[in-house]
Amino acid sequence: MAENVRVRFAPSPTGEPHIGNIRTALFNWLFARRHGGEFVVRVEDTDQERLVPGALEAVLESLDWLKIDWDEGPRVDGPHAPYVQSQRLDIYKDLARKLVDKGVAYPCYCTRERLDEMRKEQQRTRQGSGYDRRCLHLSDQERRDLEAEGAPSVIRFAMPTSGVTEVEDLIRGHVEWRNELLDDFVILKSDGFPTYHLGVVTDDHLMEISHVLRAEEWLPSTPRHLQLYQALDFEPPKFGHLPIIMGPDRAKLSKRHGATALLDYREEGYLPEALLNFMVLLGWALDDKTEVMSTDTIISEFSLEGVTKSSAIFDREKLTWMNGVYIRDLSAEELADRLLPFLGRDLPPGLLPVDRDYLVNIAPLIQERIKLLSDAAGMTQYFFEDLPVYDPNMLVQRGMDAASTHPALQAALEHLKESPSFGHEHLEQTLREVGQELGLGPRQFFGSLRVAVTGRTATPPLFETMEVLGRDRVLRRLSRACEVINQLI
RNA sequence: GGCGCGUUCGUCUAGAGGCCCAGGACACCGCCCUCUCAAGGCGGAGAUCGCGGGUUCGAAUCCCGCACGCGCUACCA
Repeated sequence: MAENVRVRFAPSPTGEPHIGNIRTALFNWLFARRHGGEFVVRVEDTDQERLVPGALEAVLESLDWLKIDWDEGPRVDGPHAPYVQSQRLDIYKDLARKLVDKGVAYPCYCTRERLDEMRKEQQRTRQGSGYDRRCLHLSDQERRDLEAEGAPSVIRFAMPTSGVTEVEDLIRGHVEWRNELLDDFVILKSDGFPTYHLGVVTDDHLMEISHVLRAEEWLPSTPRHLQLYQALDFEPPKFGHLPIIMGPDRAKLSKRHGATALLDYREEGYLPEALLNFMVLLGWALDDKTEVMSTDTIISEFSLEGVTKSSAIFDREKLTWMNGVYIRDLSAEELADRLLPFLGRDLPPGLLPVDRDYLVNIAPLIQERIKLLSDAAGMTQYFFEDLPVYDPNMLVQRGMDAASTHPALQAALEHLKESPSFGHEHLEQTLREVGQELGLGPRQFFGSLRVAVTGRTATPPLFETMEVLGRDRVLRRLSRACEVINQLI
């Protein structure tokens, strides 16, 4: 497989790209990079009615975010430009005409109404569906009349009515179809645009694509494509049909599954490298235990033999776990930089802007406590607030009351004022001693201090937190806590 | 309805005749660690390998049938 691998990702800009779409792009890209081949992006915008403005940008942005780069396609062009099908209309028309001349395709003037009727009738009588070839049998005279009337027409491909079409699928093995069961599909629409079938075959050939790796939903159309290749005298590429990704309801992933648009994951605080790692695991495994892998490792280990045949259900929980693993692997600086935009978005405006150096100190404290970058704001807010807000009763720990809490906080305050160092180790040593002198258990004493200093009952380790907050903030919060608890007595 | 593909713990998967009365991971439960929360460590529960027939000394792995699921069945991709 070493010679000339050329694969492509052919999105149609009809909506937000979701996990399933991009996963297909990912597999193609991995295959190309693994074999030192080329990865082409081609825009299949042949359905003028379903075009969604901005959809292509979203596709490219998704790829950018995941660092999936392409060698030819939009923005970079290449030897087979243009890479946008709507700019290649003449090519398809020309080929369609050639097929008509050759007698393997023909114009069809059937109206949508008639086609609908035909389908209804087929359903009623429970026949197999498909075009009934009415226009294949038109006489020259009838055809001329229709043309003279200006009747709109499409071009249909005349499928062979006998024999079988077979493919050795790279993932599924041998598959074959009886030609008589396949109908005469449209290759050129009445608006002059090709259908998907003509479009892919033409461009995959012209762009010298060696391997077509696409989702399994395309498997049923493969015999049509193969017949087209044959009629056109093109050598077909190799085919591999990837398993489909499904939602929790076991239906093909689509918009109605909620947050499936790939870029939504960026907004929610997933790291692109984690998402990529997770996506490749939907339908591919390296071995019986390795799951967390760098992109480089994935590239060097990726192979079609490792691709699963059955469809996979997208499990968000595992993705989230994996995101946590990747977050924990970041350096403090990296984490802070990734966190910055999220804090800027999620923190109350009054607390902004966030000081990066301060954040670099905070980051390690929440690193093993967040699973999403978007968890950070809620978990760090008290670092930025002037004074934390909380219910005074929270200061009172089990087995204590307000009267015994006050002297404890007071003692801590006094000692911290004098403390020669504000390093966490020194703080811990000092405060443990203070707690003992007060006859309080660490749970009680530290619990109360935690609330006083952060306003929370669950936070990163107390002394590290104090160190990062700094003496000023800690002292102010403690004295405020003393006032507050005093009012409860 | 027709055609095609698929079927191993809830989920992602390992497994290509004996290593498997099935391994790993997420989630779940328990214990440990511990100033809280996490993270981490250890352990547990969880799959009669869709069902039924074969083939074989031996089958999750090969063959046949069935069931179920999914996909396709558009002048959508």
